[in-house]
Amino acid sequence: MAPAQTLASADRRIDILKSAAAAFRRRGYHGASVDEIASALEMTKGNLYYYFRNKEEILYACHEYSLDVLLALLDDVRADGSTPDQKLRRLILAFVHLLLDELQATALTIDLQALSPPLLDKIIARRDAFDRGLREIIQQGMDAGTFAAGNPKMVGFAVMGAVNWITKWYDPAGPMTSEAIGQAFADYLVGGLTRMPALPTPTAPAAR
Amino acid sequence: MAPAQTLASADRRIDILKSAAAAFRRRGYHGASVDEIASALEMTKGNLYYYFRNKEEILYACHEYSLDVLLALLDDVRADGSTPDQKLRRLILAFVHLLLDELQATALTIDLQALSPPLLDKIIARRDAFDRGLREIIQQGMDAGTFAAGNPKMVGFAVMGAVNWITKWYDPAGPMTSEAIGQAFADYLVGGLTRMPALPTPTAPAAR
DNA sequence: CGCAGCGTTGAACGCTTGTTCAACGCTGTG
DNA sequence: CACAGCGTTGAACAAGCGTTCAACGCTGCG
Repeated sequence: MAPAQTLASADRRIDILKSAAAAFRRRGYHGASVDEIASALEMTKGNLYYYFRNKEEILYACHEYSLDVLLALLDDVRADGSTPDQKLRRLILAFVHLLLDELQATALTIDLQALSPPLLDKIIARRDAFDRGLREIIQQGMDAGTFAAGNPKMVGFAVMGAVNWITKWYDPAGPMTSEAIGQAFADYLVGGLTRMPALPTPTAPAAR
Repeated sequence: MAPAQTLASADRRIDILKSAAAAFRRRGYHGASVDEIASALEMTKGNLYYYFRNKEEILYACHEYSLDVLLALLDDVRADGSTPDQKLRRLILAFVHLLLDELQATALTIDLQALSPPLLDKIIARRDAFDRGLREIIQQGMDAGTFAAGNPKMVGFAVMGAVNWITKWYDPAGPMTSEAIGQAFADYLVGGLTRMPALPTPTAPAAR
């Protein structure tokens, strides 16, 4: 009986979100047409309005879905008892993996500002929560001396930028797997690029 | 006599590009209307077509202009005789400055893919040239042992992502000046975040 | 079999937006 | 003063797109 059944309504909604996310990434919110989103699923555009009130709601649901996934990840990482650098590394690895393999390479990249204020505010609040969580980890690393001193807000923005930007150049058919990209980014963003020139270690390093 | 003269044609074109760049950044290429671009300059949209053949050409000119500026910067940095880490630092500082203070915070961020193939290819070729130049500097630093070994392509993408992403959160009225942002980014992206745990400096050159 | 309702269709509408174009004012020149 | 031409206007057009809606088929239930 189960196989005879067509896709359940909830699944269908997710299909639509995936198709929409891919279309929004390629063409932008305004550039992607409702018809384009529907055609990719071999349904008519009128049918989309059975599942969503309008195009804006689809965009909103895309962001909501991405944030569900990312905030769950953040909670996970926060809860594990490891050191800040391990947390940050794990966060970056998982973020890249989710972004490329689960979220159609479109998490926070698509035109937020296309949303009208009431919806926009809700998304921004959650995105800020993610940013704060990221900064907190960075701050802890700086406090512990594991990370070089600096402005955790700027570092957080830099990390988010580096990772989100992947969606602009990532090619699934390219030479780098999402796994390899994650490793390379974690190495650079956590481990640092410049080798400290025999830095006179500040007395008793808490690190290690 | 000179002041009586209205703006010369070439200046007017640049005004249009600035207005368009700002509009494209806020709403995206498809989201920004030609009328919106014109109104900001207190001209009618019909008038825009005296200066540009169509909307696409405006987008193209925006990218062309940004690339002119950035490639000139790259040449400059390449030519100075400093070490790779100094070059990278200078490149990031100047990039941030140009991006925020000169280019309406919209260099490579606006929908490239909205361009049709012939124009698109020309832009991509130049953008790739910039990427290659950046990677070359990074590679030199790795060869020299100044930078930790790694994949220069990935590091280059990470740097570009971090910097270009600034346009998504930058607020001219915010607490951080473009100068301060540049410094913070250069510190992190060049200097590295994690303190090397008393790494045994490999005495010898490139190796490893 | 008949009924109900979910999921779907496809045509139609109305609005927005990119683009065109004939006409106009202004300025400097002969 | 007449003329030429650059820069500008504003109305008009055509196409695309988001959205609506009445009608239809199918499936499972009574």
